[in-house]
Amino acid sequence: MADRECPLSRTLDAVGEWWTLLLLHDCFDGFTRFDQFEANLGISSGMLTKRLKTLVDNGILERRQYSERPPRFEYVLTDTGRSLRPVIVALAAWGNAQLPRRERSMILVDARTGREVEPVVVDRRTGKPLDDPDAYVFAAGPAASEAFRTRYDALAAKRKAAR
Amino acid sequence: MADRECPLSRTLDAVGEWWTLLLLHDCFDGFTRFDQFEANLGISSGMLTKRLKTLVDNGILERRQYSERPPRFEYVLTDTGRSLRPVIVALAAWGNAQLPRRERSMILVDARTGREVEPVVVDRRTGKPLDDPDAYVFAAGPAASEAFRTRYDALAAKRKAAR
DNA sequence: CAGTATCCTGTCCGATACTG
DNA sequence: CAGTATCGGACAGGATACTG
Repeated sequence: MADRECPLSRTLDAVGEWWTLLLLHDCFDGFTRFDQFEANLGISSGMLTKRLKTLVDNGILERRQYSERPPRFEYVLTDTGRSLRPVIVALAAWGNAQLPRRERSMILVDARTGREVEPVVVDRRTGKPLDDPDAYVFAAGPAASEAFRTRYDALAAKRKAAR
Repeated sequence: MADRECPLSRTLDAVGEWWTLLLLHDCFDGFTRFDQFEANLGISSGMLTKRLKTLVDNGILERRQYSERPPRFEYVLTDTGRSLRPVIVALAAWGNAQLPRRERSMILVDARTGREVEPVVVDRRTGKPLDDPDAYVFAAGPAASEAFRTRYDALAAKRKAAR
């Protein structure tokens, strides 16, 4: 839907549907089987089938047979799937911190110490948090369309003028 | 929908609909007005109205009158809205890195140097990346329900047994 | 310019029932 | 256990037309 160019759109197409992140959260906790997802989430079986399928199609989960007779399947995270975990963690942390009802029902902890962790997004090279909108800005990438490039050229010029 | 307890569910209720993140991305780039959003995104006016309303209702945008006659309004990010930016950036970066079509059309850069930035989610205290699923785990928070607590107690016991 | 109102199609999603 | 099939209601979302 809409423009497939923006990386956000593509991300949303892959994991943006309502149940998908909840489902992945279950995967991150180590669950792999249809009935586990069904019980944990309270999702209907039809929807679950559909969501699992798009996740598999997008290379985020892998469907694997773990028993011959009877035939049994499980869904395991791929590397791509695992790489999504920190992002989902950041999303949940934002919900915990910013959305009303401050009591937190789920948190992230250090597995060894049990100490609570506060996720923050930083620049890998400098380690600096990305929360300053003036310090870090979006820009047209190598494969940007003309429209995208025009937009970001204009914004850059505007910022320059503001200084 | 589903269980409102999980912070992920609440996050999704606030910003999980299809257009919402795209719309916020426009806000982060400095756009504030109805017609700008409409033109940039290609969203229908009815849907735009609806999305803006839920964003305002959730305290992420603020509707502000900037002209008396004729009456004109603009939508500006609240602090809560701005705090969502790093997370969206991380989401877009994941899409850039992991989803097919590797050519990137939009990237994040350092505004001063123009150098590309690689967003990564870390623990604020230690600065360590959260990408090791064994080092950082979810746990029941102070306000967790019995079901939640049972789940995470069981998982913790399992991890202990595995060692 | 900044929406509102209406209509239409497609999809989300739960409920229920069925299968090997 | 791991789904498939079908139903039906609610909502997403575009298109179009209208308003001050």
